[in-house]
Amino acid sequence: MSASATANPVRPVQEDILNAAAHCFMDRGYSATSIDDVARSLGATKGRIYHHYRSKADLFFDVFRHGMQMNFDVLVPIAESSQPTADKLRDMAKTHCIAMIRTQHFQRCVWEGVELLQRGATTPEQREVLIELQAMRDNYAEIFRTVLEAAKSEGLARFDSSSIALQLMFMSLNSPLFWYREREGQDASTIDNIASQCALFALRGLGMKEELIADV
Amino acid sequence: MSASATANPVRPVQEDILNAAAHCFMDRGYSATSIDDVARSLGATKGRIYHHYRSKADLFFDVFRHGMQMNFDVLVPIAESSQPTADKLRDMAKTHCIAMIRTQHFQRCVWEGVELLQRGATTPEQREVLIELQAMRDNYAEIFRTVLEAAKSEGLARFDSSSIALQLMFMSLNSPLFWYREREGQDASTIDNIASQCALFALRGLGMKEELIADV
DNA sequence: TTGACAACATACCCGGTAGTATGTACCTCT
DNA sequence: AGAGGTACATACTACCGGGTATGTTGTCAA
Repeated sequence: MSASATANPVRPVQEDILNAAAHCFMDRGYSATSIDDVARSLGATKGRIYHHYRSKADLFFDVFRHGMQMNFDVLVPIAESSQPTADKLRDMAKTHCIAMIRTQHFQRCVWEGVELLQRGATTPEQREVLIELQAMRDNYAEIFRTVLEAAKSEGLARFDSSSIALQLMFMSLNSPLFWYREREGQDASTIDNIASQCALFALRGLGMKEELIADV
Repeated sequence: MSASATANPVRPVQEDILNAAAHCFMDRGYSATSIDDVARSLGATKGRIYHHYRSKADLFFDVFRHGMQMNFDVLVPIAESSQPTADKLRDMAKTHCIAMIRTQHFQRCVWEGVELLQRGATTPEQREVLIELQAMRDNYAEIFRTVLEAAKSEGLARFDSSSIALQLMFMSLNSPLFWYREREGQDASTIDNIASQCALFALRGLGMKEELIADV
């Protein structure tokens, strides 16, 4: 109440813009998407977007941040739980994969954002934002790396380079981003089934024994 | 000799353009890459490129085709060999992965090309080209699918959906496209080592038994 | 040597897009 | 009720980039 005026209606508007932007960016890619595209999919005009975001890049970065935040929200509780390592890793893998499917449009932006980071950035102002986003993504991967190396030291998994193992695991769990499409008859169990196959593949790939991943 | 005039010097020029284009498209993505970018990296101007290609899309398509052709060239001999299924699949997986690393810039274009196909295409003329390229890519995947299903029916591999298994395998083997970078002290053995780890991960993920993939 | 053509470079056009400047309706607080 | 601010829409500018039209140079064949 005593906070900034009109604090209540602001958030849903931002959410709408973020959702529309995420969909457009997923459909056409960052540089092929125009602000007018996003506005049109909102039934609005540029003014609406530029009232809330200073630039196309800022909008994209916020989609990135939003997507990553959603990942943290579902993963951290599992990572901080006191399960055995094998159970924890299994749980994290499948949960991550389900999140990829459920928030596909945001996660595709995260993916493309990582590529944009590797390429040349834009203004120095945005550099700082990029560094922050990069750190966010790194921290997320670090959660998995910790559990991965715990699993390895406990003899639960077998791999050579943990960096490569981490990349391979993410590629497997993220793979629905690139071939999954929403259809009509798809309910929660359909998504669950896909995530199970991906997680099973990833955990097998990491060299985990069958009895540890049987019911993923 | 009696073929089209100046058949000899034409090819190197095209190769140069394709190489430069592949590098630019990898570095900045298709739509963020301008023809001037490609020309500049050649030390030339637009005229040179538009003399050989009618449009930016045509150039990109040719990079795609070139990349796929290189894949066929190395894979088909293995696929047509009379090895046992396990050996053949192992060999194909690693060979494919090495090809991804060696011709990374072309393969990144193939990857982005697949995404462009899924999105809206451009002119109807280019539609036909796209269909041809799509078929090329599908045929390539089909080679793997055949061996994959043979492996499954022989009890060498375990997976549910063969389509998903195929996707997951490709994601693993293609993963160096997104994190591998050329450095100084990298020789053939370095690449071979990376490809081994990726192939091992993929074959494990497909549920192959350890004794079949020990020396990948 | 000269015409024809290949292989470019140069100069230009024009549509699309990021970003801005301005107008306007509505809402809130005093 | 009126002043100020929010939340947009409208109208405009500036520039970039795809594509084209035209000029220039070398080469080869007759």
